Amino acid sequence: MSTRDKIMDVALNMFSERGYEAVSIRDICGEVGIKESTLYYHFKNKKDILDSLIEKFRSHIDGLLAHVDEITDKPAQKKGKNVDPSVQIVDSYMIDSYLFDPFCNLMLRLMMIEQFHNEELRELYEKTLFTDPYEIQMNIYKRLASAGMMPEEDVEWVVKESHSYMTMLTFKYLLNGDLTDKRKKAYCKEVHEYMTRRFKA
Amino acid sequence: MSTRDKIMDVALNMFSERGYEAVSIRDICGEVGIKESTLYYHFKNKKDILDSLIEKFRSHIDGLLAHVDEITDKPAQKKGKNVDPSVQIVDSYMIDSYLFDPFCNLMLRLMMIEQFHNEELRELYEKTLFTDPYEIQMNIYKRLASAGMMPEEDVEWVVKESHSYMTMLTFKYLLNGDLTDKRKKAYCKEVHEYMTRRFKA
Amino acid sequence: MSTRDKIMDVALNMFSERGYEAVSIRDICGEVGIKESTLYYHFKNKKDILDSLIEKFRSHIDGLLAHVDEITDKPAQKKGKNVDPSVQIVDSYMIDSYLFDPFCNLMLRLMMIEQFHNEELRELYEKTLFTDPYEIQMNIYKRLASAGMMPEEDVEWVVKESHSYMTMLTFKYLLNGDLTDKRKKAYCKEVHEYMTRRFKA
Amino acid sequence: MSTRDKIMDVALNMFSERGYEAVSIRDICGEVGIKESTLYYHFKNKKDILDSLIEKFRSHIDGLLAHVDEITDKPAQKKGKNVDPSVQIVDSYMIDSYLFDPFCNLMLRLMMIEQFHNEELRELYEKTLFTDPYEIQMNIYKRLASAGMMPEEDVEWVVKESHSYMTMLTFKYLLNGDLTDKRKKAYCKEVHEYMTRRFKA
DNA sequence: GATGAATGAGTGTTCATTCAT
DNA sequence: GATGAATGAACACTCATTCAT
Repeated sequence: MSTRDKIMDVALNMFSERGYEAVSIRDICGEVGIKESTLYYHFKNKKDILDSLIEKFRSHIDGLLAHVDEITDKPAQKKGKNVDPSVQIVDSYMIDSYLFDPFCNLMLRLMMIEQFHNEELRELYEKTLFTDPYEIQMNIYKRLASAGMMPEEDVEWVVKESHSYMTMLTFKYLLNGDLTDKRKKAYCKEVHEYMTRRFKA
Repeated sequence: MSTRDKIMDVALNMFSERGYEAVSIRDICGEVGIKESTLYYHFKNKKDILDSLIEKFRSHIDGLLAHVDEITDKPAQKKGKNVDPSVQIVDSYMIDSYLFDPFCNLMLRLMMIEQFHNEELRELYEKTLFTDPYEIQMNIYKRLASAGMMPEEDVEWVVKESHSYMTMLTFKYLLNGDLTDKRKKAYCKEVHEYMTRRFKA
Repeated sequence: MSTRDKIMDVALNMFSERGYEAVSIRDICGEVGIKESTLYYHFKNKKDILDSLIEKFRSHIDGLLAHVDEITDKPAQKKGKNVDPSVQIVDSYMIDSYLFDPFCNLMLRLMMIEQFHNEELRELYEKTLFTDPYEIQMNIYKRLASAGMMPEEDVEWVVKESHSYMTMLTFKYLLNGDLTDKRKKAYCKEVHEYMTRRFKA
Repeated sequence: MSTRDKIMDVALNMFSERGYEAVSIRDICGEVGIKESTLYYHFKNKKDILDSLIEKFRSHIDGLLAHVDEITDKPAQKKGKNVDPSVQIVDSYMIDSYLFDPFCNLMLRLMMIEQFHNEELRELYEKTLFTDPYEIQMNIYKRLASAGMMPEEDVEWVVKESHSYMTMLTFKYLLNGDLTDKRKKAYCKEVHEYMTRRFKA
């Protein structure tokens, strides 16, 4: 791991816990094991670390979204009496590569903290936690409807409900305190309960 | 408004936007219009301001909860074909006196920011945003069920769904960027839509 | 004890331990149990407390010196084979009313600390620890010599030796750490040993 | 002279005159000619400056004591009718390298000021001004006695008297006001008078 | 006699940053 | 790639003091 990557890693860990301003260059360098002056070889200034993290996150989620589109673009299929599994596939993919992914999770926390006074991060926060997930779900369920697997008029509320449920669980378990295994399991359990109840009907 | 109150007011506004650490005593005093030394006549130190805010919030929500209990304790009644209105009464009370209340809303933002490195605030955050609202809703719907107004076995999921819906909307509209009238209205609209849909059935 | 006296008492205790500058008005008032503003009813400013202490000390030692002169002025007398006891009388008087006296002892400590940057206190320090005691002893022994109780030419060195001995013991035991009973006793023991040895010859 | 050394030098001069607490970081930096922030590159905090001075003093006097031991360990010799000169050698060495040495003299003053509220410095003060000098003298005179140059039973009182005399002179001339040439000369004169009188007999 | 409220100057210390090496 | 040395601005906080009540 390069020094630059180490700095970004340590910085994100600290920013996401204490907030950008409350973390000092000293703190970061102390943890990385370099002198403060060295950091300025790798980054223009403190803001540059944050910007690099944001940039990394943007391209990361762009990759995720592209991958999700790929899955979702395939036409829906009824397999026996089971509903098309793309819902679960996408959901579990988003959980593993997004909500549970250390980098993404810490970025979400950072955005949660900074959004109140940083419009750029506020927009990213709104997009990644509310707009995009809603749209993803909507695409999937619309496809299911157009494949005749559910009534067109149910789509809106099904999506709204499932999205609100997932969102609440995300805040409750994944963006609350440390991301421990215990919290991850509790999250998975509630998601599973919700899914079984919904698809039983 | 006493100097002490002005300090707390200004401090909360700043803390809830930029985080406790990122706000300086100078910032607060500049806004209040006093010298830094004067602040130390009213508060032992910076932490003391935060503690006083937390204390004020605790007693504030204690009052709210007591009031909600009072409303909820009355037996449920069917009025004509309408569902018992205590749901709406409590909901609108919580919205006005809690989510829309400037002091509470800012405290929620502060807790959202600080919870990642302050266990005391994390617990308060979890309690006030997840545990307490869930419990309040549960009490109401249980009462409705025991009054024969809904099947006992529906209670859990009705509560879970409505709670998750309200929680998501709170994060999406009330704890995201500034609390503008626009966001308040958007929040109200979505709450209303959800309610009509739910109680139409 | 009046508030003014309490302030002086507390101030001296603190000044003599930590030095004038290192003690704050807050420290003194905290210990006395008054508000800082109250202190300014009793003293013009911080310096005024120190000046009052010095003034009190000056008149205190003026009284001591007058009393010693009174004793010393009486003509020396041979009583049997014993040497005139005025030496011991004066010595023990000086020990009780000066070196062991809480007020004087603390003032000596204060002067010891402040003399390096306060010429007024430096002069008082030199006078009360070196000049005056030497002179007192000299007066006594001269009187003894003129009464034929010791050779005139021995006086100078007897005084020099006894004075240096007493001075060293004062610094070693009475102006070193807290003035505990243990240190007082060690001081008395060494004084006594010195005296017996000297007057045995 | 490195910046670090300059800081220690200036700090000692100021500490020994006004006491540790009464000297500000600003005072020191102003005199050294650096910004306050620069000082913190060289020292962890204010206390660290004091600790470094104490450490330097400790190793300094360790060197002195080792050197004195070296001289004292050689067997005493009668040279013609003169007394063994090791007394004078050691005395003059101690005067030059300890009492008159600017660093040591200022450290003694600092210890004199701080001993009343700093137990570490109190112990060092007692050791360097009372215990060690007494022991050094005792070693020398014991050696003289065992070389038959003075009666064994005289040793204790000879040492006590000479030590008390030297100590008193140290406080009177070398630890009183500025260490001027005038005071140094007065000190030397009185030491010389004492020595001639003592070794004449 | 005593206090509540305020202040300007000063305290020790940390901040992000620069630059020659 | 990395560091030693430096800096001006800011940090939380304390200082002695004032003054109306």
